[in-house]
Amino acid sequence: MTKMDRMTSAAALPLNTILAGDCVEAMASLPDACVDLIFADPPYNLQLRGDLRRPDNSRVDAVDDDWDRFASFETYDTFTRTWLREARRVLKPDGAIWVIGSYHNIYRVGAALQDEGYWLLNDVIWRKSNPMPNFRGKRLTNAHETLIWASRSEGAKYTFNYEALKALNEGIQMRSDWVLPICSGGERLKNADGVKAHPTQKPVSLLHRVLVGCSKPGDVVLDPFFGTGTTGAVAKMLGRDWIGIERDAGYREVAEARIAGVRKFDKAALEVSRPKRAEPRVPFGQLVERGMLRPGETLVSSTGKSAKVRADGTLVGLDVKGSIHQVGAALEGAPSCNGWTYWHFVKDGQTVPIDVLRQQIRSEMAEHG
Amino acid sequence: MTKMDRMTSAAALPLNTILAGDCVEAMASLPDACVDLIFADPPYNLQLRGDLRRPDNSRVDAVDDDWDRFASFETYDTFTRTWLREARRVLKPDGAIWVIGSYHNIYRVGAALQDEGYWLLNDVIWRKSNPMPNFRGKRLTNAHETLIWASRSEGAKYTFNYEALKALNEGIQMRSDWVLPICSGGERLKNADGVKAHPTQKPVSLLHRVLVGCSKPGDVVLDPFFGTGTTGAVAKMLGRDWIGIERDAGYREVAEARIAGVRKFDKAALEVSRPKRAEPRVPFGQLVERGMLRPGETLVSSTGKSAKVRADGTLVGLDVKGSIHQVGAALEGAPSCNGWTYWHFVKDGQTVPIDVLRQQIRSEMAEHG
DNA sequence: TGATCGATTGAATCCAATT
DNA sequence: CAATTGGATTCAATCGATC
Repeated sequence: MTKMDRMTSAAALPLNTILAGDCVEAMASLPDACVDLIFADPPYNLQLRGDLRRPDNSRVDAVDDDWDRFASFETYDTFTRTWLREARRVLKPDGAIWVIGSYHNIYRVGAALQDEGYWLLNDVIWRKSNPMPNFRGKRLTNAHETLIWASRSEGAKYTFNYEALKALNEGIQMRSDWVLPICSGGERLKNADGVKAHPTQKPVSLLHRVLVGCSKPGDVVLDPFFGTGTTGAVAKMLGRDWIGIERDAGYREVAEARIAGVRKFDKAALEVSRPKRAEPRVPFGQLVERGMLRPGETLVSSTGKSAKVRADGTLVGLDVKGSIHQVGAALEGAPSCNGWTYWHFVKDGQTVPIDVLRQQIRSEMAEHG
Repeated sequence: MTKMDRMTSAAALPLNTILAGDCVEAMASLPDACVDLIFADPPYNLQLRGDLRRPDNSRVDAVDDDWDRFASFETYDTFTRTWLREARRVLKPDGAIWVIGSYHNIYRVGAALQDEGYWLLNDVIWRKSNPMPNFRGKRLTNAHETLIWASRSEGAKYTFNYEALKALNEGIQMRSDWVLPICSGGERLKNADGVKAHPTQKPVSLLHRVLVGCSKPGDVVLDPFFGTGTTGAVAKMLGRDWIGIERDAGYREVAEARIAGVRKFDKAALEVSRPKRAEPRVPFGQLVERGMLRPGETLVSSTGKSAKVRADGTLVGLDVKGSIHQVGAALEGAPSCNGWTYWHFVKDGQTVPIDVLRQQIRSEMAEHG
């Protein structure tokens, strides 16, 4: 492709605009091989049943929008394969795609990507620092979402800015798990009535990392499920061109206004992408899981008390069960107790505070990022 | 099922042994619905990559390429669906399965699980604290693996020891991302020549968390890809029965020796924190019958509501009569209410939750057997 | 002005025993 | 079987009001 060709075809593209309508039809209006990167946040097909309430009886505002309802897995698969095929057509040969999802849909999406000829490069885990808990205690807290990064084809020369991501990660190679907060506070777009404008707005920090790592200034970034336009906003900040597709007029309106207010290379917005580092909390249970202490092993205190370790990381002493802190406090008749310094294990005839084991884990974590 | 039946069928099971051979054939020798939990670490099908690899310099016929690709994934899918179907047959109706994989195969596995009728409960990220770096700097450090937890069917009453996992995590609800080190050091099994015995040995800590959280002492745990037997070793420690299937004689030998050297934790250590639901139900009427509360006495809530106790153990408030729960819910305009924590009685000028009285009765019941 | 407390909220496949 | 009833269940962050 000559330079002249590229300019001509670029001029024909609806750059930095939001196309109205269904994503497959809108993509069909684009020429072959015109896009460098696609970021897609398709419906998750959550299949929610009744309502859910928090322990305080307040109701959880569920994602029950029409756009997230599919009749069956088969229907969802057809939808997925159709838009993935069209997306692949508009991708340049060395282009790549990111798709985000949860366990409800991501396995359908991942298999479809492979079947359609994409080549998986990594999957990335967005570990939410502040997820919604599991209110009924029936499952694990759903604390992450999954992103799949794939090139158009095997052997494609996809863009990967290794050094930039390493720099973003304080000089350490970027890993496949990203700890980022959910979109809330001032970043969360709200309608005039104060209600959130979109039920599933993605954080700027997430898109920032994707676009810094996998696109270049001047690249064309397509988002076929544009919503309130986080992809467009970040693309503009970073000096990339973007094309959005969104069928809901309300979302389009919010996105237009939002992006109009974005300035290129807004320093304040870039700051969002740096996660805070705090002293990691180490649950006592990890010492048991890792075999540093055995269930049934006896811990002792310097005051002569003792208790036994259980498989779930609780202790059982004389008439008391609970955490290392609770049992220590109970045995001493104290209101509180720091179990880490109170309890000791016996090694080679010597008593050693269990805090030593916690320090071991912490230094491992520090070494390995 | 009578006790005799259960003993007979249990006696017929090859408990705590490793079956030699292909996992589908070996599972076929087991009866229907005989297993409580399955942990599976299937092959990642690395030959799939080789099949798909094409020279980059010359154009490969597109149709030929697509057909070849389809055939390769189809082979893996057939393998996956076959063993998942057989696994589902041997699972008890309320049984569950865990499968671990990487991005190469987990999307095939997850879609197959859904298609075969399993019901996804969570996906879990094993976040490796010490992964192998990406030496060439061409992708992100692949720092995690994915586990899928699914029940045999939608609506199954799967085992989930919520309190035990919460205890393992020092009192905070367990999340879907687990930070654990890879299997190395003394835990890593080695042959006589010092070479690692198995390329992908899973850490004890990972299986510990799965089995503590999703099985009970005495449960039967099946691992159809047993390898060097981490599942069996942890099952034995935790007082669960296990069945392994492995076709490689060398791995079987290593696993046998390893498990023989494992000690079961003592019984007290295996008990985990019990859920409140498991405690005996106490009708509110008993508090009245026993004279702990008198008919006509007034109960109050922290929100300022009040109601009077009646002789039959119901309450009467402003325009409402019924159980402690019903009256509480009605007065608050809430869909439900836990009357035990909502209502308080007044003693010496202090308000005390009526749940204290229930606890008195429960501890009496425990004392007297 | 800073600290503290309470209310609110987020992609959620979220109950179990008894009648 | 369905219908009813008992009663168990939450973490991090933001925002605003109060001290």
